[in-house]
Amino acid sequence: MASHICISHSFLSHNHQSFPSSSSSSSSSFSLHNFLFSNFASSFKRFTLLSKASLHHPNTHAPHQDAVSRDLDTNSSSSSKSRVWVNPSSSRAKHFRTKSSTSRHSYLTRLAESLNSCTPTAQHVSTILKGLGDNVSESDAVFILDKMVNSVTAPFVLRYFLDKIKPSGDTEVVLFNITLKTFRKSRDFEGAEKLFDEMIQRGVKPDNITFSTLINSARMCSLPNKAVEWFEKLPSFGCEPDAMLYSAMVSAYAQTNNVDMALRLYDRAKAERWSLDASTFSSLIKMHGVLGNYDEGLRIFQEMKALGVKPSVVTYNTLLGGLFKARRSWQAKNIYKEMVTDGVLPDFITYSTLLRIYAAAQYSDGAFGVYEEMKRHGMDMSVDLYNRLLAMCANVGCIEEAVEIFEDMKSSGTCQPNSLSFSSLITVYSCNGMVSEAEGTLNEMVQSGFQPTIYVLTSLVQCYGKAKRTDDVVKIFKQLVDLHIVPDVQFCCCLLNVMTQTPKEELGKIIECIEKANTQLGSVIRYLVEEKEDDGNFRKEISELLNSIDVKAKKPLCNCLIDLCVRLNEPNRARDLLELGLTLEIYKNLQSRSQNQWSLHLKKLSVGAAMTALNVWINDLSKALESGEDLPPLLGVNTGYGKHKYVSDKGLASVCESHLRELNAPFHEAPDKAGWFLVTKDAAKSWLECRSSTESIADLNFQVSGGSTLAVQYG
DNA sequence: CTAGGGTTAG
Repeated sequence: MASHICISHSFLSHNHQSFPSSSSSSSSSFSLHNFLFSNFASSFKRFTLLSKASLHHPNTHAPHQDAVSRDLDTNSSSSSKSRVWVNPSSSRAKHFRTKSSTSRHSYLTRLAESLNSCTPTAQHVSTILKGLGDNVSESDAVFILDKMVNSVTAPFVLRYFLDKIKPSGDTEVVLFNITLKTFRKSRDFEGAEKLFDEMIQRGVKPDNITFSTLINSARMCSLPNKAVEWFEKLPSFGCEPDAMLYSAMVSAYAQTNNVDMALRLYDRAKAERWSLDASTFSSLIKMHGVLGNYDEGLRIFQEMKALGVKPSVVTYNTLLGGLFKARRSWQAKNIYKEMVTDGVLPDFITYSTLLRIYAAAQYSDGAFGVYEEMKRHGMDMSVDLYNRLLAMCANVGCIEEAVEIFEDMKSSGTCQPNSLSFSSLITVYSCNGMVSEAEGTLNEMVQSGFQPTIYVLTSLVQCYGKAKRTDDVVKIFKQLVDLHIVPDVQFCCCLLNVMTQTPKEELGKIIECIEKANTQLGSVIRYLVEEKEDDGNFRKEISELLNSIDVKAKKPLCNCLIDLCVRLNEPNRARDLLELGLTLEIYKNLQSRSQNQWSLHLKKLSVGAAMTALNVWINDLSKALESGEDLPPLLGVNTGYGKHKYVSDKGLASVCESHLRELNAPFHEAPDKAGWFLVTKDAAKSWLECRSSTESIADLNFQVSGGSTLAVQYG
């Protein structure tokens, strides 16, 4: 066997002298190959430098280019030196072959890079491409076009090649298709459509790849309707959609939330046994999630696994995103577990979505766990994620954790606390009556260039109220006025809340603030404090007030007003307000009755409102019993088990428990259902009968005069 | 490594 590979010495020794063209006389096709590449390799450095220089000095472009062309023109270089023969099957030969082909790719890549950054004119493009010589091979054209990212220049390159190669119809469509890809890369869908027109004008027949590229371009440009439009045009060009196109279209229809079409194509794909990939399934899952049908998405997920398609990280992230949207936090952990079991590596989106879910659900352990996991993986937290953690801390009452997270944020190097971050930390301190810490953070906030917001001032009112520093509460109100901030209902609620903790002789100071903040509310408060008889105006004014405010503020206000009534020892007014709240549907479904159990639902009520509702319920039970109605086997009170320190120091559950004990009510905390207090029919009966004979109405005031914070719920 | 796929959170 005479076949040997010819390697030029100049290549081996990095000698810049070229190898003689006569080497083509070698019987091995490899020899020419390597010869060409070794030449390319030796001229790389110079070429790069020159082409870079020409970018900066467009006027000197031509002469430089001449030098480049000369260097690259393999036929013109012809000074002989020495050669080495290498056995083609030897490892050494492989080494050179690889190196040579790498070199050629590098050369073509550099050409493409020059084209990507050159002035987009036919002239500049042809000057650069002259280096390829006159006989441009189809594969070189394909390679270069494929490396193009500049969709403005790419059509010039395409036209150059079409002109040089004079390709057949088959080759033409390939070159057009590759050029189309550059428009996808630069997200220029209009440009892609224009190139399609040019294609038609030249009489080139588009194929499935053409349409696939166009359709995916449209999708990537967030123009799913365009994708649909082009899909529908497909038959008029004599094309028949295939698996790849259907797959893209399932996603496109899913993107437009066209459930019918997406599912129809999906069913078709299943019927035809076309393989769909994880991303197509992800699109379907997302579609259902966006439309609020998480369970439908989950069904697709199960089907996907049954069909043997392995879920990707995106699939899991999509599911988690759906859970976040649907506020179904309790399912998140299982999805995450399955993901880990499945060996799919969580990424930043996985963790940030989990963190958002847990933080929103105030599942602090979960959220902190994810936070630690992110730190362990060296993932940078965003301002938003830090703020969600801090807001959760404020809601749940995690002081040390909040401080630590805030410090982490400052030293993260990637983001700094913003107004929201400071606000949350101030709220954390304020909820716990930590005056000096709250003041210190406020100072830091101002020094960092942030004005106090209404949220911050609301927190500070709460803080000083808790500390019984009434004058400072008034001072904060003045600041609010000075800053030209319009007090909102939440701020007023906070003032009302402070009233429940303020000694009677100082109430006037707060009432003055409330009157200035909201005349209507001020008038209502006068009724309560001055113990005016309700001449019918009280109910009218309060209804007007409740009807005029934002729907999100209704319940907090109602809660505060009831708390104040309780505090002022006016249980009948508290009851009237609760009833009004029920009439206006501010409170809903407080009581429920099923065959087996009658229940009272106190979740999201303030302490005063909850205890008022409890008393009303107990009275209703007595009435039912008196009227001869039979009780169900079980009676229950649901307080919820949220660690909502924001709502109350003790939590509704413990306040409720002590109130029930005070009433000698035989309710017991359910061992298997957190937040539930239950009593059996017989125990309830004997207690209610005994109670009605003593006719004692509990004084609720003990609940709220002890300095505990009553519920103020912010949105 | 030389013609078609990227999708996911706010």
